[in-house]
Amino acid sequence: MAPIFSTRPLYLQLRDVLTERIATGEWKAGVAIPNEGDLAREFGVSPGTMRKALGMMEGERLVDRRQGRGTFVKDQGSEDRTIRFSNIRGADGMRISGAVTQAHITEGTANDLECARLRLRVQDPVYRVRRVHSHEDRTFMIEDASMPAVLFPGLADSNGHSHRIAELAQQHGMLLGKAEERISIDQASPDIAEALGIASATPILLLDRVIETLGGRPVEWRLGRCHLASDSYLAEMR
Amino acid sequence: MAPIFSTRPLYLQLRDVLTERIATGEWKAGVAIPNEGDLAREFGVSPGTMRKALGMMEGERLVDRRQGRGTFVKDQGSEDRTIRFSNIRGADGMRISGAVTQAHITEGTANDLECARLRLRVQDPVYRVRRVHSHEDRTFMIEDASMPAVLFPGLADSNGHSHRIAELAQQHGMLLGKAEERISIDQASPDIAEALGIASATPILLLDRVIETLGGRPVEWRLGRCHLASDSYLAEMR
DNA sequence: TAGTGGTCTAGACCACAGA
DNA sequence: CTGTGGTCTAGACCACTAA
Repeated sequence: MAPIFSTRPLYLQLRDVLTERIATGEWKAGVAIPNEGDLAREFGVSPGTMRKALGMMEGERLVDRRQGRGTFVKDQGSEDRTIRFSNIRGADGMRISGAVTQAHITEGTANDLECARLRLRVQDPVYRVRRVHSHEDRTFMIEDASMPAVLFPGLADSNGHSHRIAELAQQHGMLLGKAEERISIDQASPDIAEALGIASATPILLLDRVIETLGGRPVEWRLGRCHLASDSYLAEMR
Repeated sequence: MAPIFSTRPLYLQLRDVLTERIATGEWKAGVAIPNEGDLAREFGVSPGTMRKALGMMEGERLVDRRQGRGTFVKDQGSEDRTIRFSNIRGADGMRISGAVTQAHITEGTANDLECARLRLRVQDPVYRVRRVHSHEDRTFMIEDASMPAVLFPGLADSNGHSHRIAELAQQHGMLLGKAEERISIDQASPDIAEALGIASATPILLLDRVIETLGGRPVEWRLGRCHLASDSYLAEMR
């Protein structure tokens, strides 16, 4: 197909269109999408080009492809996806997310740190939520998270919203990309120490994490105060 | 080409052969390799298949490909590659490796932890080396590293060997793949504290890292004791 | 201008899953 | 058995680089 309207590679344009169908929910989680051939015909491209677009989406973990079965939309709100941005692992090496007891969501305006991490301007509205993570009856992390309010319209008003970023993103038609986490050592303040069941001033991990959309826009900034005990933090490098 | 001798995908077989040429030094670092068409003819495959193999090698960071220029072998021993497995960053966000003052290499037999991390059997021979990392006149990390002796024949005998794992691997015809690092909090022992210029029992990061070859064989296990100060540890998640 | 990798096409056949 | 994605082929043309 001649690049009449855009010189951008066809397979990238295709990926964007197909990704949009997932983000909007036109293609639902867990459901098979049309096969390569049909999609290629629909868009008037050759099968190989469509294949390249779908392969790229598999790399972005938007779809699963399996020989003989088909191409399936991944569930972005599932447990897997929630755990994806937690590097804390139990003694068995499995990722831990932990049950969360939620304090209510509050609304406010961005402070300096929120502006820097979420790339906002001063006074931009944000939602804030505290999450307490427990695993096997032990509280191991207290999180204070902030999200740009523009991305989550009406979040504080209504009930029934999840506090988990993966579900929130799904509900608001956003797809999560990568995250960065800065790790340092902190001392537990009295209230944090009490919540974690440790002595005040015990050294703990300070986990400063920013999650971005697939497009690179910051979605959530979170400060986690974590007492590992027998668990461990595991980073992979490639 | 009919899969007479092997049912393994052609492009994987091609990747392995081409990778071997880099590992052995037949194709030297920084030098351009033959173009797609010539390689395809040499192996009697179609250009598209050769392209897939080369694309895979680019993903494994073995080569750089640039339109209009060619395909170039990456230098596995370069500064870039050394820093690749360090997640410590300065205030400017750049990765820090730091100058290393080397204590000499010693030989020994694997202890329990070395057996577990390097997948060795008890009493298997290992080389050990302590590295002291400094950045801008500050010592920030003390490393104790262990390597399976079978992979680095004659390492303790001769001089002139590097202590950097990237260079050592290159000299011994190995290509490095991924690494995993477990992070926890430790207290500085008196000798570590003195080396790091901090008070004894100051909380520090304990960095327990295993580097593997591209094939998944453990190459180096390292225990780093790290005092961050204004630097930070940065983990990426995808 | 010549040579490179990047994109795109239009098929073929194979391996695999499920009815 | 049918339909799926996986592999492989054999070209075409384009964008970029460097001489």
